[in-house]
Amino acid sequence: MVKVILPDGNSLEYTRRVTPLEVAGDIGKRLAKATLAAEVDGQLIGCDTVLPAEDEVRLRLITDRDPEALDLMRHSCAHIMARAVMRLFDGVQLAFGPTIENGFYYDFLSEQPISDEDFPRIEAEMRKIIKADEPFERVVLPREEAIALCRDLGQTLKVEHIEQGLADQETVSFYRQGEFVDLCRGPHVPSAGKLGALKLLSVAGAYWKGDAQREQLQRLYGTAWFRQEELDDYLRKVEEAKRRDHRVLGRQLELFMIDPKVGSGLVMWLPKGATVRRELESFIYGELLRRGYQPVYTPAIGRVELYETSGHYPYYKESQFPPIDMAAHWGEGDKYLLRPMNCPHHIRIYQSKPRSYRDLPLRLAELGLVHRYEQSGELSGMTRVRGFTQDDAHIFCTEDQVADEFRGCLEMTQFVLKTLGLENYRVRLSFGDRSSDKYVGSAETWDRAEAALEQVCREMPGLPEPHIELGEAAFYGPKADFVVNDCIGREWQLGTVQLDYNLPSRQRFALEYIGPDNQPHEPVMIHRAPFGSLERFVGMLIEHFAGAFPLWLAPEQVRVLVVSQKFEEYARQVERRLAEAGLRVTGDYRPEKVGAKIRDAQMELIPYMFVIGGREQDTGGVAVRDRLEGDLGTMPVGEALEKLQAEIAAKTVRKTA
RNA sequence: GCUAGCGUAGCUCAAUCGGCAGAGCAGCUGAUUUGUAAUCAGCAGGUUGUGGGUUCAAGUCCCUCCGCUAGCUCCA
Repeated sequence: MVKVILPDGNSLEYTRRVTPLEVAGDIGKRLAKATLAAEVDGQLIGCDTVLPAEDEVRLRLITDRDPEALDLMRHSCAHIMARAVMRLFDGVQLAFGPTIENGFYYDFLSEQPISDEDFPRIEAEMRKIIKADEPFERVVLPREEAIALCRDLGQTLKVEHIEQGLADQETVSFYRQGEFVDLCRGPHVPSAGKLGALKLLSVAGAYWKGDAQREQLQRLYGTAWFRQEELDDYLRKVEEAKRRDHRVLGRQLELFMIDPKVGSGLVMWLPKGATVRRELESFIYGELLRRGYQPVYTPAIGRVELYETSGHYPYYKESQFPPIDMAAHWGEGDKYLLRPMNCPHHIRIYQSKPRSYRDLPLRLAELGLVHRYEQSGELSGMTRVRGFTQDDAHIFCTEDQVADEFRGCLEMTQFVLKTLGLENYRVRLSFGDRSSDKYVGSAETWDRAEAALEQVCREMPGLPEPHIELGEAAFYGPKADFVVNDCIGREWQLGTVQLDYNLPSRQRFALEYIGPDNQPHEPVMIHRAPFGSLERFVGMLIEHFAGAFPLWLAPEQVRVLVVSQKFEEYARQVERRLAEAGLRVTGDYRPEKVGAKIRDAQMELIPYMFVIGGREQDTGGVAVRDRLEGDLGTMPVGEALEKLQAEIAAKTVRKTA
């Protein structure tokens, strides 16, 4: 006797062992049709898997309205895609085919290259399979038989996986779909006909088991949704992301450029982008001064010896520009490194004189230009570059001060993000793994620091609940990262606060301060950067605002334009008045139609247009046009000016289209 | 770095089987003097990323290098 208890409290009783599908059938035909899988004791199982032999079973039937269902269905899509590929290409070996956010992929080892030109016929084959609606059958085999089966099928990658990856399992499950058999934990939807609207998206390279030394596989990406509207929606969102691409907008709006002749990954800020940056810089300097930081300037290169002491050389040699060897060129002289980070310079400032506990915390800040030689395939617009500017600071403090300083860093980052309207973010605390020996510093120090960091985060008003990732810390100390969601939901890792027990240590720079006991002590160092890097941050901002910056950041804030050149003299007076008030203003006095001038200003995403014609000239006013709201009507110049100044002072962020 | 794809005017793109490199926008010149998202006309703009090869003939086919894109690997 088995009692099957449903989430709504109802139950059914059976004298035999049943499958979820049978249960669903007993409740109603429609439900049976909609049921894709089931959850028993928190575990997902397939529709045709018999329920466990227990007196009472809590069963939840899963239909396409449940969140788990999408994942399940996408995984089945991956199988169907693999089946289609096996039919169309010879000698294909299967690797893995998991689901991912928004879709699925499958990795293939194939002598024949698969390209996106093959997508139509793969999709057609998939449609054929879906139409045939054959069931997914679960087959469980003992290990040895499973290995033999994969060997027979010529699937040596799968053989390897069973032998190594699944070494501890006595039985291994397979799913059969017509002629297609694949090693898989499951579950799957009951049959191919249950798959929703899908589309293959791209083909890319990947490595077997993620190891660059192993076989290179071909990865086919696809997306799948239960309903066509959802697929269309998703594709629209992808298009939207493309429309906001900072590389495209950066060129259109003349914000920045990257010139292969100057070098890959080296960003040049054009006048308009430089204006955005300058505004951000002055904002950040204001905050630094308000919060007791002391800005410094240090050079972008340093002697190799400096980095030998810091441990950055030769440890990170592959990701650095190689040393400049003066001796090799001139017969004498030192070797210099383009600095990959600012800390050593700041440390030497700290060490330039004896420090007392009364000097601490010492907060040295700098917008420091650093260079790292990222792999060519990694470069991307402003977000992954070879030269970038960190809004960096290093805090030297006593252990007792760590919590307060850490709190101050979080507050500042929080404030900066809020000011820019980036309210949707999470905080990731990366802690050490005590069982590993890669970390410097004592376990007690780490315990204390991590407990303090966590407590500070939790006590911080307005800060989202941090989530802790063990073993993700840098070897030199735990850290907190801010992962920001932009307005279309993409994640960006930006600001970071990191504790450092390594550089101050005796093995490195041997930092000291004289304590109240008149004895030397080792300070703790905190690295922090609310933006991360100006390049990445502005790249993200471009996409977040789709190029339409808030007024205080806009490269051009007002465009004065005349209805006819007859009004040029008056308009130039207005323009001069705005410029003298500190606004970034330009005038459009071309003999074009108003519509054309408005269109141009609109395309350049200029926040305000002041239109001037006879009416305005006669009344001493301007017709204000808002980039988003359109015509706001005519008002006196003074009033319009005050309105804009208020918006700038408040750093208002308005919702963008 | 790896795999795949791509590289034509400042930008977006066209050029059939290998057969005279072309358009729109932007730019310049002229006309137009305009009331809230594109006035008209003309002109100019190119060693088809680089270097080599095949061919009577190469934007097109082959090789090299450079760069870009997607993904992988990486990100102190």
